[in-house]
Amino acid sequence: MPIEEAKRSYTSKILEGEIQKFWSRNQIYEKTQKMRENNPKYSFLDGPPYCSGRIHLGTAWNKIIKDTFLRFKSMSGFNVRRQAGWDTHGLPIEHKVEGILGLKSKKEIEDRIGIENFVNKCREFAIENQALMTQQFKMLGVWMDWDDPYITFDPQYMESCWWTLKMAHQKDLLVKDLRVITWCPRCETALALAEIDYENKEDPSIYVKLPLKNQPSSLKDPKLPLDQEKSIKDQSVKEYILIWTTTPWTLPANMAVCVHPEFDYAHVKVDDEVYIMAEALVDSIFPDQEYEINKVVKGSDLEGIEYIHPLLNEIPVQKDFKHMILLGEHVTLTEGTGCVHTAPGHGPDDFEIGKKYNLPIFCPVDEAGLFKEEAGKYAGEFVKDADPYIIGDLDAHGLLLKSGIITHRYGFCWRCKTPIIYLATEQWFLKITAIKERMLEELDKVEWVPSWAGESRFRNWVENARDWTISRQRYWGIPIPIWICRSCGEITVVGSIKELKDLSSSGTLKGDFIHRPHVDRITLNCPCGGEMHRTPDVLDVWIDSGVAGWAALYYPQKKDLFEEWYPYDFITEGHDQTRGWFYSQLGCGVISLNSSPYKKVLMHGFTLDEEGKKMSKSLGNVVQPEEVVEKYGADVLRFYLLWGNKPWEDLKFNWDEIKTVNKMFNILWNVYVFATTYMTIDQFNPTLYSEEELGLRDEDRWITSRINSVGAEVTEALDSLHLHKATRSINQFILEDLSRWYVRLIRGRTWIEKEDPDKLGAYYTLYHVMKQLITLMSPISPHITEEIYQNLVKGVEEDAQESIHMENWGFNENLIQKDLEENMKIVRGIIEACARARDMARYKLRWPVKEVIIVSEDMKVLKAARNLNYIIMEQANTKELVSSNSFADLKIIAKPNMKTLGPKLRGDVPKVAAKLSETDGSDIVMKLESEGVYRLKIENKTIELTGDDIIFDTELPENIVSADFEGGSVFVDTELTKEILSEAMSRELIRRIQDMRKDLDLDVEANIQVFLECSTEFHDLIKTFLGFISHEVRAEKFVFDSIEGDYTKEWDIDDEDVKITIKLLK
RNA sequence: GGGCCCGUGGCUCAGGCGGUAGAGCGCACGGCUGAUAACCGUGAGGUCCUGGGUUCGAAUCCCAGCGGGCCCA
Repeated sequence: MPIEEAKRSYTSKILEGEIQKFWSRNQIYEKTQKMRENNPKYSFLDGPPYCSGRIHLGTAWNKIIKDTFLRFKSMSGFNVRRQAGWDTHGLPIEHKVEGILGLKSKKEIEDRIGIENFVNKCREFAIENQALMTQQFKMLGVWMDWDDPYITFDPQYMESCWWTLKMAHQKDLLVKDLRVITWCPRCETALALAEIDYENKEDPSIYVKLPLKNQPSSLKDPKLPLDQEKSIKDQSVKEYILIWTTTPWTLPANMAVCVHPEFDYAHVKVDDEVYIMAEALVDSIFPDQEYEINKVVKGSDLEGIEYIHPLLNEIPVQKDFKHMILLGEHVTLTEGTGCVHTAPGHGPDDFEIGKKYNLPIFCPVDEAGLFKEEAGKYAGEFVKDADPYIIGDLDAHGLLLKSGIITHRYGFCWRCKTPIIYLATEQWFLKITAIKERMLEELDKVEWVPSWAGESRFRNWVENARDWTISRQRYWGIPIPIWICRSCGEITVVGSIKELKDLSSSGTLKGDFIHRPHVDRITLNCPCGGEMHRTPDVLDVWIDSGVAGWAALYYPQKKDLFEEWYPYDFITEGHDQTRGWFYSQLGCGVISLNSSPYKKVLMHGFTLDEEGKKMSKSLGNVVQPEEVVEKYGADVLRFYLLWGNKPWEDLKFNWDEIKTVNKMFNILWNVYVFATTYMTIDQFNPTLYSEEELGLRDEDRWITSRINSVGAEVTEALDSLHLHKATRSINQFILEDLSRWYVRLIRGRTWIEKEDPDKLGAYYTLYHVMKQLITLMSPISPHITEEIYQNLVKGVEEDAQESIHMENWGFNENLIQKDLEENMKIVRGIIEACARARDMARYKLRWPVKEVIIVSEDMKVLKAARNLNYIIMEQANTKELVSSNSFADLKIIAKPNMKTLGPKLRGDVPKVAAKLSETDGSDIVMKLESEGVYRLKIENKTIELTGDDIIFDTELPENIVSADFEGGSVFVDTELTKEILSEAMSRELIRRIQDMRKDLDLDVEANIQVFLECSTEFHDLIKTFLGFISHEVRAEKFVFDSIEGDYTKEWDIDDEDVKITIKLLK
């Protein structure tokens, strides 16, 4: 099947649909993978998107980066592993399903529909979403193993996860501990730091006075003068320690107040009360009030002072505890009073202090965030709702100094957006703090793009890592494989299904016993004779994806895949994954295999809206990938996403830029239409010719050199993941080199009839350049390049690959001629300068000029002009071309310098001026140079003029216009001779006739007959060019006396009335 | 408070191993017409965030600050 004429316009939507059908019908992806299966391996691990049901622009970008890079690697000869992955467990899906089923709490899940139904529903939901999202990714042209992905709920996958936990246990990194952790009261579960979103929130901001137990402490100070001591006593001054909090609901659990041992604390007297607080903050608390600082002490001096809990009446339990001032290094002076309310049950720092001083970890709040019985008056109240009552009670006791509202950053549950609280609970932890050093060592071995992503940002995160809370009190997740003996407390961590079966005391296991609730029913026999029950929690979902490295390969149950592919050469995700997947993988990797699962990471940016804001449903600024694909196609979207900016920076999505990219695709398509139009007419087949017999021109060698240079640039750019450089290089080539220059240069050659080697040389070059261009573009824009390949290349090359994506990547360094590229660049500059000069003289490009003179002192310029002179002559449309290092015809005009001559010559000045003006300036210059003076005679007088007395000016001869280019100037002679006018008019006539051919929508090859009505002068002018005109417009005959035909139009050509009639010839 | 990134014409962004500031879009004007629902040329438009420093010379390197984003506390 020979090359066919391409469709006139680029319709991405239809084209891409057909290409995708072609790929799936012919299993192109599978074949592409197969043909390289014995090649060197390149392993990639897909960061599993969460099965939420919809991809967004960021997910699209992510997959497009992956797809482009992996297509490039594949074409470069690698056997690429590109299994897709799916993240399926966890709260997001649980929430969706709760919504669908109308459930509001954990209790309802357990009582109303049961865990089994709930879990099944979650699985169904995940599977549906996976299918939906797969379609969306396919629509973008993303090639992955869609039919054989890894899915986190797959029992084999979960087994690998269990093994990881077992490894953690063996290394003593799995611990259960009472700690204060972040907690979502709505989901009633622990949350990891990675599961918390921070947003601004309004909270109460209250200053509370805690009365000291032994009043007043100042009286004991021996340094105080006696009279002052007396006066204080007389005024019965009361003394308090002043604290600040934004969480009044934590006051019921207050056990202590912390001060910094090094800070200065003041006893501030306001009216008849004294407050202890940090000296540095006094002004900020009492900006408008009169106060007196009685004395200042170090924080360490305050240790052990007892105070009275402010809500003793409301919370009777508090009467059993002793409350005092303690020391803590965590106290800061940035806000508050420098005296920190401490509730060990409600804050991590508080908890640490509590442990240090052996305080009771009092936590009167249950898992749903409701106060328990110990909370006395507040029992049953939701913590946040109790704030106003607590504030009211404090006020009633006269212990509220100030109260207001503050807006600050606060953590929210990543899924349900409930404000998180801190609770002391028993949870399972991975002791990351114990392996941090190993993680940092491994991190350093990874290649990061950009380098600061790892060296600074990620390193900083890991350095600050705390132990990882991995237990979740939920249902849809990987059950924690820990069984605990009810008799002796012994624990067993199960590492595989087989192990579970072997250890199980409850008979044969069938069905999905690896998920809840089935797994909960399995008991094991403890060596002590007791019965072991599973700890009821499931795992943090970040563990699910953290183990993907080996779980996707089913290691250690299966070994072969693992040995082949692990560890991974490459992963890429957004910068949010610093605290997410980059981290969870590194942690899990060090725990399981003592190494990082990945060797190279590209950290990419976020997609933002046009104003640089995050896209979010509430702002209504979300751009769906489908919307862009619908309007402009996946290739345009792909190209844009890799073109807009550096991959690691955030991308401000911009519709105008999409349009710009679309324009480039249209131009590429136009070049393709141009190529196929002529190749089809001539039934061109590049395989029938060799370069030698075609005699290629310089411009052919130039464009060939250019596309190979672009090949080198694109290779380097893709290899280093500087994807924007690849797209920009391609964009530049298509617009500047191919469309605006090469096609323009060869246009004349395509118009030659028959088997002309010159024409075929242009076809041949265009063919190979196009083929190479689409190959280089194919990883970025897989559809349009496949379309062109199927017609252009498959049309003529019998042994061509079935698909462009099976082609090998490459370019030919030997075809790059930098000097030729340089020369062409100079020549383009010259031709553009000619156009500028003509433009200034309002002299049309269509009219030839007599002569162009190129002037430059740069040998490189002159050489380039000489080497490529025929290109200049043609494009500048000139009859003669001269190049020189100076412009000889420049008229030099000499004028008297009035400043020096005026006083010297007085009345003779006009005579000298007249004499100078009629003398050739260049003679004067020569005289001055040879003799140092110029003598002139006026009326018997000889006057000597020095160089200072004469001002030289230059003037262009008539008809000459000039313009500068980088490295020189051009001088264009626009004198209109009879011959030139003849040719100009002939070209004007051709343009009109071509225009009319187009009006008639004539086939390019159609022959016509032309009838002309015009003046005899006009006839005379064009007479000598009739042969040329006939050839250009494919006219068999020119008739001047009669009119008959199909289409007549009257024209005004340079003030001549010309009536043209065209007759079609069959 | 800490870490990282970003700050270049009206807009989107290149450049960034130091040497007279670039592109595209938009705007204005002119031109072209057999790949043209296209395209080409010209023009206007810049304290390269601010201030110091290094240097003969800084958009580029260093320091401090301001503004924005992300992450953490």
